[in-house]
Amino acid sequence: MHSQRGQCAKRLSILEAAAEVFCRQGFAGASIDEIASAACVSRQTVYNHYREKDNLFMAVVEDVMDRANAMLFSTLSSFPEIPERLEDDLAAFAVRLSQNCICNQDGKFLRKLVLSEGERYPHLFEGWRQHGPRKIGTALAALFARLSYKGLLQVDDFDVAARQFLALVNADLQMSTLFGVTPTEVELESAARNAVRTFIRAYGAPAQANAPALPAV
Amino acid sequence: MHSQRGQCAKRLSILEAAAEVFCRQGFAGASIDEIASAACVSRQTVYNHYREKDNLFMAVVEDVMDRANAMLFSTLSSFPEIPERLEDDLAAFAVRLSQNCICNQDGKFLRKLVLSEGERYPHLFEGWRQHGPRKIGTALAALFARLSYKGLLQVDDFDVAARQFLALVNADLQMSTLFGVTPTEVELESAARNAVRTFIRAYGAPAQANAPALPAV
DNA sequence: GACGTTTTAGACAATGGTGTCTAGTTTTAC
DNA sequence: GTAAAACTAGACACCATTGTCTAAAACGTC
Repeated sequence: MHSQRGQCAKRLSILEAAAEVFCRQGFAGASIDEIASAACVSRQTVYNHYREKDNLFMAVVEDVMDRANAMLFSTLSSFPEIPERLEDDLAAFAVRLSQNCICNQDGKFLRKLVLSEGERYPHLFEGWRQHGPRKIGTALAALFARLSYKGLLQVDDFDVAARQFLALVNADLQMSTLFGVTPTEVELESAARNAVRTFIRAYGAPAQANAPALPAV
Repeated sequence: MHSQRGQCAKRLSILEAAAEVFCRQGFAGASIDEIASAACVSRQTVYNHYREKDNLFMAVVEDVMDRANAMLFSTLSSFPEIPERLEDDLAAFAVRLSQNCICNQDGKFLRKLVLSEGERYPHLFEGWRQHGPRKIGTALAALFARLSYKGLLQVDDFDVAARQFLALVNADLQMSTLFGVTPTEVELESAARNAVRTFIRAYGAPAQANAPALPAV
């Protein structure tokens, strides 16, 4: 028998290879043989660890989601409690967000697989939605609420603003992210700058009275 | 032999059914048998019209692209030459755009198939990019240039503004479009209104001096 | 070094797909 | 009405894939 949780090297290697092959070929197009040989492992070993293809696929999705979730959490909590120069802070934050959560390998995997296999596995789609976009959305909304309360922004609907912020950041990256090309640092920064500039034009507080240094909430 | 261009009913029926099945199952997951029976046609007929599966797939993509392209053109040229109330005109335009070109069946098909099979058929992806997003982008940029010239907007970078406009319109619809659910009229209108409001806040001309009725350019 | 576990390579049946072929039927055109 | 074209249903060979099984090899641990 196999210790389900003892993440021996083979198990990880299989997960990794499976993610790559599933992402490139889709569920139906990926063959266990290809995954096994990409993982430098015999086919039988794959079947030993994950009873069947469906099972392996679910394990891969779960694994990628866990990683993406941890990354998302750490990125979201990286916004400074007391922003010094709002525009720069937001731009840097946008760069980190796209780099760590959108344009990375896991982000690509989830977008692609959820979209193409979501109809076949509805609960997969639902899980992704709850853990991915939903969580980003509420966290961003909370951030903008905080900034509005401090007088640094003038946002009326926090949820709409959150979605728009994400959409703006993605605006210049969509082509790259769709094709799977990871944009360069320069592209990321330019995209973030464009996005933040428009966002602040629309939602910036009119009086640029540099916040009267409220004590951290 | 078969008249390649004589679009007999069977041919169309096959194209239609194939689009549906390819979209639902992906290329690898779709079987000719399923397509044939969905089209109420024998398998042999499919092979008579389209020599092989690859060929059929290409024909479907081409067909959908042509339709989407025509629809895009007619929608883009529907923006009034002399806008009366910019915000309302832009909102109505955004609704038409999402309704006719993004949230419809063809839009869903293209997004899904290009994303999941784009890596296998690079020229497919390239073609879609040229005919879809690229074309929308340049057309919108031209529109914003025109509006800026008339003093109705204050846009510095037309291309960036075009991408941002599209991104904002999509912001509230992404979940629906990803899942394949066609949003209701109400949702479309609310999404358009949110998008246009933010867009005009960012790019609206400061002096709301109702354009001095320049002769149509 | 011996034992149990894990891994391997390969054979294997079962399944389901593609693409071809044939023989018979329907549709279309003249 | 008749002949050609298009279509159907089914059988078919061929191949790839899934998932099982076995016997041998590698590994780790005591």
